[in-house]
Amino acid sequence: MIKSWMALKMDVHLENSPLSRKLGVFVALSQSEVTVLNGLHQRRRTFVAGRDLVDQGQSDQAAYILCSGWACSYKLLSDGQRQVVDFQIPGDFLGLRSVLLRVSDHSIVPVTDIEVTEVHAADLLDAFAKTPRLAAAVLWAASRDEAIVVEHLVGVGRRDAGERLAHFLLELGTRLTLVGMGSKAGYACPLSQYMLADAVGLSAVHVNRVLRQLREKGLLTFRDGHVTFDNYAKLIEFAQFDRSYLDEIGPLLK
Amino acid sequence: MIKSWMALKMDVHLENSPLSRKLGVFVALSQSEVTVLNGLHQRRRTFVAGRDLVDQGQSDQAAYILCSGWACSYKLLSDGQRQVVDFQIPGDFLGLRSVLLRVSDHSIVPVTDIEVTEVHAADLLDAFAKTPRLAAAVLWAASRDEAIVVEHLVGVGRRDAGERLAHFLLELGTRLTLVGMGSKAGYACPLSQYMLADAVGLSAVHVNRVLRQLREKGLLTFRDGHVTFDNYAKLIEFAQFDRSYLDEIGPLLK
DNA sequence: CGCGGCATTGAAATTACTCAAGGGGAGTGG
DNA sequence: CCACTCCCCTTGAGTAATTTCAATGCCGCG
Repeated sequence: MIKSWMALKMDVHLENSPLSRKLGVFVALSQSEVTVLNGLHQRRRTFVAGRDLVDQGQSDQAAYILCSGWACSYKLLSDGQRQVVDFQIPGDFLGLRSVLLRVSDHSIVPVTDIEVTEVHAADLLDAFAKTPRLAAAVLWAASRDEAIVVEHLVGVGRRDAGERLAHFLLELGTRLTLVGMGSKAGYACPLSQYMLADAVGLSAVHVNRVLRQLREKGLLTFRDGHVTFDNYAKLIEFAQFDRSYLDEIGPLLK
Repeated sequence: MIKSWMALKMDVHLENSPLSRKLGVFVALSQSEVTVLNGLHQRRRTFVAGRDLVDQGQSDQAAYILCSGWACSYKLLSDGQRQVVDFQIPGDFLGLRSVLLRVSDHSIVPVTDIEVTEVHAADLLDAFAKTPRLAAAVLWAASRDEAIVVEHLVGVGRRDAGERLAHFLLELGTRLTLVGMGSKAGYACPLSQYMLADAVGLSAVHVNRVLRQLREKGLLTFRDGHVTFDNYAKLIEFAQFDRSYLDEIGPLLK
């Protein structure tokens, strides 16, 4: 009897959508909560690489959960410079902040072709009313995203070019590993050196030089759409990488 | 009859705590919600300037609402460098992310002596269950905080020293004006040039030089604990300051 | 074949940092 | 009251990091 119930529960978890998998990390979700959650984002959409999904200043936007591919959140300055705020990988929210603040403070562009599921603001708010624990879970997810941005700020503000690039690529590797798309050996990375430059706040030329230095030091290789960690332990020490801000330490709400 | 009810409602709003004032911006709070909210943070505490409230890595921490004074959230690197993530002014949350992620990814130190009210994680989660709209409101507040960090990242990553400092001081001015502590003329600012340097990712020496340039250009004066906007319009243009990410455009949830 | 995007490298220019020194004010102890 | 210290602000000079400008090669694609 107990066994079959557990099997049922397992099944629920096995057929997890990217969203319930993400939120389940923070809050142990009941079956009914998973059902509400899955009802949230039925509509599946695809977008092609390079064409903006959301533009800075746009309002009344939906949020998305990224199912496959990479996306990029960035802000443009009026003189044409760009700062990449973060890259999103499968399982991440896209544009959650835009929905909550009603006006998007940033733009989002798919780095590769992507698949997403759409979440409407009204549905999300309804779901909060039905199952408050969901709200807590979303708040957790948002906090973790914020922790990533904060660590990014630290890198851009206080790490030199080498440490900064190494740290950034290590972080991406760790996040990808959590969703099964990377390992301590490396990962497939669709970013150009230009995008990388706009993320770490350096010029593309300098990124190129620093990547060469990292390669010559035997730390990592960035080439042909692939990041290879040539010496993971040494790299972590070099970049002073502490992954604790990325750790998903299990449900706080049982 | 109606009149007296409205007077009562007004009273409730007049005796707003910093927390209900903050959250009321995002969600129209009913009287009962305000009551729940005020029950959340009864305990008032004070801390002296310079002694850390929360340390990086610490767990099981309470969150706070800042009632008076300035605080500073920062991260330390192992080589002793510091990056200030943000300064908090009255009405801001302190350490909300620390509570949600259970382990603090940053430290918090009072810049001046401060008064706060304490919010315990468990109480906050209880309150979410009672009044889900509160959860939405807290999520909004967190999103706005994140928008501030994102804009900070843009400044550190892509603005030169002058624009960066100008933008940063303008942002603080706008936030202070929203809580009645500043104007287009300027504001009282308890920050040292060292703290400012750790916020904008420059050396203190360079901050000093750049502040002089801003003064000599007739844009702003930073002196004796006071920021004076010598030419607000010109300064905004110089810094390419767009305040929309700070705007509190009224309740989304009616 | 020509074109555009990306990667690579050199050289010069700029920005920001480090080191060093000195001044002023607030607090403290003699 | 004075000497002393500490913290913060200020300035100069030399150095290091990073950018800009410029040129070249590679590759995929129409």
